[in-house]
Amino acid sequence: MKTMKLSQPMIAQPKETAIATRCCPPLMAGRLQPEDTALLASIFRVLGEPARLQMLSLIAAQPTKEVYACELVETLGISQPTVSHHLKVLYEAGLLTKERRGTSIYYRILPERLAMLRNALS
Amino acid sequence: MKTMKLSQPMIAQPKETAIATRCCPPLMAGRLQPEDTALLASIFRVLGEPARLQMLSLIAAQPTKEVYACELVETLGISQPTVSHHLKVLYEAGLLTKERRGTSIYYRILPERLAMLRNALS
DNA sequence: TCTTAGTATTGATTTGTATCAATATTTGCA
DNA sequence: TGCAAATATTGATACAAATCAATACTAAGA
Repeated sequence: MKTMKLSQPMIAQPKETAIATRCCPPLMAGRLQPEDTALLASIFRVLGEPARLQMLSLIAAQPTKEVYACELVETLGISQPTVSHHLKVLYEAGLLTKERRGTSIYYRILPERLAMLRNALS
Repeated sequence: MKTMKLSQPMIAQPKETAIATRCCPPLMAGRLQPEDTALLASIFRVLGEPARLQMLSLIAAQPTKEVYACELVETLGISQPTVSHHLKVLYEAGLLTKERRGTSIYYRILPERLAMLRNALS
């Protein structure tokens, strides 16, 4: 089974978020096209990792709705390279945005992407 | 990272489907509990496989909303053992129900489980 | 330009899992 | 009971990915 390699983020930053939402017909609406299937599966696989779900919920739990990588290292007890890796995966799946401020990079959840997944599951 | 081993299906068949729906608070509502995280991740990981998404959409595309394994083997061009494996994974994740009729086993989608996932993504 | 904080990459290791051939199991029927 | 159809399991193999130590890169400030 081939894996989607995403060296480029799937969505442009920070403007075009529309594509993050309208993509893939609902799973239950009929038969999926191979392209849609591959895209959907690649995103679900990203969510299929406990550490990444923890990261998302931890971002959502922040009053500011954002974190920078160091916070995750401290809170989750995962090494810095691993956190960096997971953040990259989440970003390339279009689930996070990132923004540099000084030496820190702040990540936020892209709600449109979650909406797309909800739509796919309907 | 430990994997959830589910030798027993997560939900009783065929009556109790309530648990398939009400489980896990929304991802965005705050910080996930470790249990919820593991359960959610295990289900997303199941969906993170193109072949399995194809199966779900193919079931949904049937007028009867059900298939038996042989149909999937013919349609998807995957070997019978592999189809059997994926069906088992989907079943144990609570995404499918199964019902024996003669020598065939018919699989149907459990919509409550999808609803649970949509809720988790909100 | 040197140092430091924050982040990313590389390389190696380990674990997980998709896949199939071969075989076993289960069910219905003659 | 014997056979055939449908499904499940076993064992082996290949590949994807999670993890971390070590190292490199980037930006800000002295």
